[in-house]
Amino acid sequence: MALDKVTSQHVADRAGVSQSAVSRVFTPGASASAKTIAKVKEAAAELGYRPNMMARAMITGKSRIIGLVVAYLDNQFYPAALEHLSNALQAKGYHILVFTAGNDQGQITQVIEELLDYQVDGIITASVGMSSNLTKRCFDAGIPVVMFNRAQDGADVGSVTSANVAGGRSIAEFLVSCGHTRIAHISGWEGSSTGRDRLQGFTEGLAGAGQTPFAIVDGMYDREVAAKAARDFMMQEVAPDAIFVGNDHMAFAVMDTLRYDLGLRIPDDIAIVGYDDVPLAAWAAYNLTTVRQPLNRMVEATVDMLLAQIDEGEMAPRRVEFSGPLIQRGTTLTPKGTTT
Amino acid sequence: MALDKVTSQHVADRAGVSQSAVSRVFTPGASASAKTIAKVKEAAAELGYRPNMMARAMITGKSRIIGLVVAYLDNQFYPAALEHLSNALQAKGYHILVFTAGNDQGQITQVIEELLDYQVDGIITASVGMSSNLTKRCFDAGIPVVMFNRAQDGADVGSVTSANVAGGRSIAEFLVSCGHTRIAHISGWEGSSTGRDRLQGFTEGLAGAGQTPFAIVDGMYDREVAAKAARDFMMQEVAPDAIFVGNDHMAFAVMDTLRYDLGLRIPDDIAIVGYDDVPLAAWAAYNLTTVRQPLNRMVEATVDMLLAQIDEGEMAPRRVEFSGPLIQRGTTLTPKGTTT
DNA sequence: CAGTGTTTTGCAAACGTATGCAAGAACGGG
DNA sequence: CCCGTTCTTGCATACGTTTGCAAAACACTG
Repeated sequence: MALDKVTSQHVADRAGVSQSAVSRVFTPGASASAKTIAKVKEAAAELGYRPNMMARAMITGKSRIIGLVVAYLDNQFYPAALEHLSNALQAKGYHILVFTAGNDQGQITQVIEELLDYQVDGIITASVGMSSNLTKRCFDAGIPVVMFNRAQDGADVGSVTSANVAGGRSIAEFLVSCGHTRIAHISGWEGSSTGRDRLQGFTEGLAGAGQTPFAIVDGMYDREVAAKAARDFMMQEVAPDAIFVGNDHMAFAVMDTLRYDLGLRIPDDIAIVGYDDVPLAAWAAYNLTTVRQPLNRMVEATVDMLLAQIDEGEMAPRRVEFSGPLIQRGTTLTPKGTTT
Repeated sequence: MALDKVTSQHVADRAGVSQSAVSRVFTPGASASAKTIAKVKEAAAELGYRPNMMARAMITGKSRIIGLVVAYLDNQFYPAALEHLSNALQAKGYHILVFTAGNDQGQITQVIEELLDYQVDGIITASVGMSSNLTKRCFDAGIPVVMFNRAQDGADVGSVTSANVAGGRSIAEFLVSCGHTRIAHISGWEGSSTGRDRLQGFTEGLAGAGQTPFAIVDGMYDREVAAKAARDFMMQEVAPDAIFVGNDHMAFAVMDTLRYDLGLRIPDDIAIVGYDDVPLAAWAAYNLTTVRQPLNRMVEATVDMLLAQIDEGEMAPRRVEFSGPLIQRGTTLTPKGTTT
């Protein structure tokens, strides 16, 4: 209980200047003479003064806090995104207030309300969808929203994703070129644009090669659901010879089931392709062929878009997409006509 | 740009009461007649009013924000902890402001300063150490700190960990009981209490069985470092027959190296034990024997301790430890004299 | 040195809420 | 019906900043 609260007034008294002078010294872009700056800085250092963000936030209306709404963190992609986002924003003087919410709209609404209470300067949603009436509320409140790794159809809200349709298509084409003829898909949750787009690209790609999907099941981005789907596939009389799994997280569960439950060899008995290229996909135990989502660029774009809307009031929501390469690893065969 | 800012004054006008009445309706534990409560609530609903946390924070001095300082999120243990912490705190009306910082004291100091700017009500550090002069600063500012999964020796700061010494010891005893005689240890970073305690328990446990460690190398909690250590072990003329790896995160890298780099079989050629029991440890690809850190109880204790200090001003820092069981899976042999 | 233009500075009014204080309303008991 | 007690309510102030405004200080130029 030493120095309970040291305010700009205290610093002002000690430095022999007015409180406003102190404020100006700590406000970037305000004018103060070299002499007062020196005096104030010295006094501030002696007293251990630091401007109170709350008070500053109240008057300026800017809290330098970004709300991040995230559903689950067990898919390695999201912690990685969180870490990068936090670092990028921290570098710009912003910080992340975390809200966890399941995917049902009730919880999300609740969470957004709380976010508005905190006067956040902007909102990033990762892996959760938003009803358009919710985006409208934020828009009305003048708070920019950027959806990370998900997009919304009719809504005017910014979004950053990878080129999921193209990715799904390239996976289909790749598997066909490997000689597969019975290609199944355990898709991402159909309630997510990401899952739908990958699925769409996948079927388009197969169609282009004169094939149709062997089977399609919604994996709900859930390990258990995906594993069960894989098991069901293989129990059928005629089983698929390749599975495109809607993200790496599910693909790992599928691989475990196929290998250790059913005793199958990958890729000899069946090929597996994932999506995301999370770090784990490169580990030797999985060594998963997958489409990379360019995390760095996606994070960068998200931050840029959000800050542009905050700083320059640019309220036209944009939708950006990055294409990512297919990373060929050990869970797929080598395409025909290729020499390695 | 519809309703830019709706304040308690607006609600007051519409409800025909004073601003203070509105405030009291929204302040738990304040007195207001049923009639005004009704009027105010109705007016508030119509206008979409919600109290401004910033203004509230400034006057009460409580922001209902908890700062979380975390080093890296690639070890699955920490995202899991973050998620649980966030949920637990959210349930109590608090929220988490995330700060990422490496493990060097300069960065940490910087980050704590920023935390103080935000008037956080409390601080949780996960996987980072704090110099005692830093804890003193927080103490002086009246801000409680709880260290999660790490402890500090002489400092008066609360901490929640698992019983790492006991855990290390039980691993040593277990490996001895399996018949191993050349037990090596790739330890957690020696700069962390967690790493040191596990190491200490491990050597004590071996000593109790009349053994000494085959070798000890600091793995720095880093996959590459751990993998290299494992390779070095196996290159020696006489190699260990079991390795206790300081956490699961490193253990996975070690397993990959042993299996896919060196072609060894686990546990036949060499046994592996980890620490943490992250979800990934239970996946079939690794199926890792490990000591469980009871995440739920640790999170609960952390939140309780922090809120006790915040609400009741209880400033006596406590240090709590939870013991966790050794989870026997497929990377170790069956102990002698045991029938399965 | 007067006159003009440019900085620097202090004053005071915000920002949106909580709360001590005193006055007013409601209420209950005799 | 009156008085004492408890509940409600409005007024005004405080929280720690930023910022418009006007006065003061300073810097140049001719």
